[in-house]
Amino acid sequence: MASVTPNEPPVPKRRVPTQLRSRERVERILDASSRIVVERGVDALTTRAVSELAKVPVASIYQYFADKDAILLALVERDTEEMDEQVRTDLGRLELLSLETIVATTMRAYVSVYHRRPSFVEIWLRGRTNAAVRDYGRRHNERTAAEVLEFAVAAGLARPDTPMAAAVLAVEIGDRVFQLAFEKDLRGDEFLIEEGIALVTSYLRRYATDTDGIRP
Amino acid sequence: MASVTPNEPPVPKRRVPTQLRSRERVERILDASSRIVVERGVDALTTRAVSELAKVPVASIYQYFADKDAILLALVERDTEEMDEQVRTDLGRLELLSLETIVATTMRAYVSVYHRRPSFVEIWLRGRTNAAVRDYGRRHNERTAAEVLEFAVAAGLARPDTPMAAAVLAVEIGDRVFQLAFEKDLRGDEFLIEEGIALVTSYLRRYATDTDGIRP
Amino acid sequence: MASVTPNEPPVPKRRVPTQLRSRERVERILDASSRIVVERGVDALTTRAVSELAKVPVASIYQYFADKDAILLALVERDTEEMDEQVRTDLGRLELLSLETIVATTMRAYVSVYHRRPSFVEIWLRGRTNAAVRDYGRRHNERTAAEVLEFAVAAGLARPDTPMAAAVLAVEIGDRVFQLAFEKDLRGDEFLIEEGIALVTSYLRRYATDTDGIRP
Amino acid sequence: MASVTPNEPPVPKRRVPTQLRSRERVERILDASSRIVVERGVDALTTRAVSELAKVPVASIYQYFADKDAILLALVERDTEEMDEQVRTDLGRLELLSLETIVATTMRAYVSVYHRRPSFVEIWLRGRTNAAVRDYGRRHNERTAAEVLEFAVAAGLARPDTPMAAAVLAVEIGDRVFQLAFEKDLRGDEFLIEEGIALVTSYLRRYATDTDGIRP
DNA sequence: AATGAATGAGGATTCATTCAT
DNA sequence: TATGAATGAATCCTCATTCAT
Repeated sequence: MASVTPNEPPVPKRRVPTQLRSRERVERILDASSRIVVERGVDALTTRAVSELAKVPVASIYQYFADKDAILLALVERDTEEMDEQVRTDLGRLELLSLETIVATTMRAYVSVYHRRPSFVEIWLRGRTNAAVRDYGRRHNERTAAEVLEFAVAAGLARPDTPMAAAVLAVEIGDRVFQLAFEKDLRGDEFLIEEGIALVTSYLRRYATDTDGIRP
Repeated sequence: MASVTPNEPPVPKRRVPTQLRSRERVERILDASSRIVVERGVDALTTRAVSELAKVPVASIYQYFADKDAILLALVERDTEEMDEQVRTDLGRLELLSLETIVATTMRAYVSVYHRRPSFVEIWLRGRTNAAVRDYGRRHNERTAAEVLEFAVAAGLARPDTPMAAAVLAVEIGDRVFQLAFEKDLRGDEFLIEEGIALVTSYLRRYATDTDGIRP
Repeated sequence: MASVTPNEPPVPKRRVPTQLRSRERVERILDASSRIVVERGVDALTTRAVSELAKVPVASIYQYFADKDAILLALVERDTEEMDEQVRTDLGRLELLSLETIVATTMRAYVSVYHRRPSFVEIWLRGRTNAAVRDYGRRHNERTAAEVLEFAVAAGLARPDTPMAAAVLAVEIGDRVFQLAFEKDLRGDEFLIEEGIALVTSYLRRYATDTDGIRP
Repeated sequence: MASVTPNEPPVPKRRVPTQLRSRERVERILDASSRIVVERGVDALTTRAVSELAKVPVASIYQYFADKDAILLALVERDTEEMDEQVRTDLGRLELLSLETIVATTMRAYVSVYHRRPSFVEIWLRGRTNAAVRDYGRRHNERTAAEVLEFAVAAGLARPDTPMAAAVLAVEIGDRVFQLAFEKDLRGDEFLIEEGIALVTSYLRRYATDTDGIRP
């Protein structure tokens, strides 16, 4: 419906190439969302809150994201990719492949990303409140489990008949260790992390081969 | 749904001693809440929903509970007590005390309560969405850890210098095993539960004495 | 969620018996809705608009009405009852029952209510935009058709085998005559009303008996 | 649905003479609108929906149509012309001109167009929701009435002093007959259509001359 | 103690339209 | 001419909580 009182022409703003602005705004939205989640929790992530902090009209958010969940998901995806990348890199650099080094390296890679990305700690470890995020998390854990298992089997460290569920359990347990270690402290409790590594390692020993360790 | 036709004056109800009514109503509220949580999830636990199912006016709920979180908390406490009781009973019946039997008995005691109390599964394992519940959960896990550790040390099975944090970690890990095992299946995934018991046991071996097992 | 800054205690208002206030507010809501519909059309009937005009918070509207459609429906029901009552009364007063007098009396009864209730003109004749209202309208027309037909058959004026659809058609046609007659003019175009009466009468002659007219 | 991943630069499209594209696109917009209205009702006719179905950017719609109402209007006009054409053709073919044949032929011409153009049924008969359409409808009915009356007077079938309003009433009544006949059934209720023809004819007899029928 | 009634605050999402390019 | 992007204004409705009685 046309309004009788026409909108005032908006104060002209500095022109910026559209393509760029768009990308920049998506970033702004994600950053704002990230901050909100870290500072006030997942439930505080409302369209309005994002809009205010990102200084982007609520309606505009819907230009970039299908709905609210999509924001959270994008946030998680962004961090998750970095996470996976870190794990891959760190594993690739290993000079001695063994159950111990693989578990330790993987888990420490996670820790380093958690340090870099506090929002990830909040969303991933503290606030897996949102169904979309939770599902994504589960799936990601499953994917990770599958990849690491394959890697370990290929390296002759894990028995080929290791049940998938065991690998998933290991990953999930690692996840919970992190949840606990980062519960109170954004830096992560060192003792718990160490224990967690030991814990996961000792569990996985059940599915290990006799191979002690190999040089890639 | 609000009605257009003004409400009829309420049919006078049989008087019941207040004290009794009160207790009964609290139970009704908790039962209703429990059903809602199980059937529709924690988010569906609205005062209105409780009011309708429990047939207690919304405003009256506030006679018994300070706020909505308090309901959830009460729910958890109710189930939690049962849980602790079960653990105590089952541990008390043990004929051979050893690391293995303590861990297995404790974890199976949990499983049996989860079977009896599906609402507990929902709240505790699936929907730890609510800050109050989450905090309560943490504290309960800490309490449980302390108790079991004390028990194990007294029995000469755990080293006296076992760090509290290790015990808590063990409990938390068990918790996550259950989260995973009950994720899809209200009966709990048997394989995961078995693995979980092994996992916790193998971890705790680090803090075990040389004692193999004792008869209480 | 509890707010940190508690609401200021509202300025105390003149106490009014609750029961009364409630009824009064429902009336206020209906009156406001009526005005909105008359002055700005059915589409302008938004919860916000009603709230503002009735000086009742939006949320409170939902105490009395299940949803927006319910308001419109209540409006229609209110007027509709009056309409039916008028028709019954006027038909009851007839001294000579004949096809002509029945049709003319019924239609004039409608006109008199339209005069009294301009909102009805708007909703009923102009804005049958809303699905709920439209359906209600259809059903009401069917009911009216059935009643009048039964009446006419009982009086020996209409043939017993008159198809229901013919009666409904007659009523609907009358309805459209009114739509047209009141289109521009809230008083109704006299010529069109007269013609409409003739039109309906001449159509119904097809189903008339030979009886000329009877005294009740 | 907005995508998180930035839009790919668009694949360059084959150039087409502007004039042609323009006409073609207007058609596409109208066809899409037509389908939307038929399948989902007038309310579902949003710029976005049209844009998606017509594969024309939302903003571009505004190149061809001043606003949303204009689309609906154009739709109606398009169908309306076909309608008028059909009436003219069918009347022109009449071998015996009489009140009966004129009314019947005209109304049946309408029916045949309704059969061909279901969108017309939806917009015209069911969804006269939109003010613009409603007004257009009224005006068209008036024009039609004038034309048919002139035709009938010229043929010596209608009295020269027949009031315009009577002719309009007849057309409007016919319109309502169709509304009713097509309410539930896209094919139209045969009984109602027959009755409607009889109804309109019997009404117009009031303004007929003594001439029985003539051969053009 | 009990409760019907009241409500402020906020929720997500959609829409028609207008720019800047 | 064409359009991606932007947005102000609205939409309906729900919720937890508080009061006046």
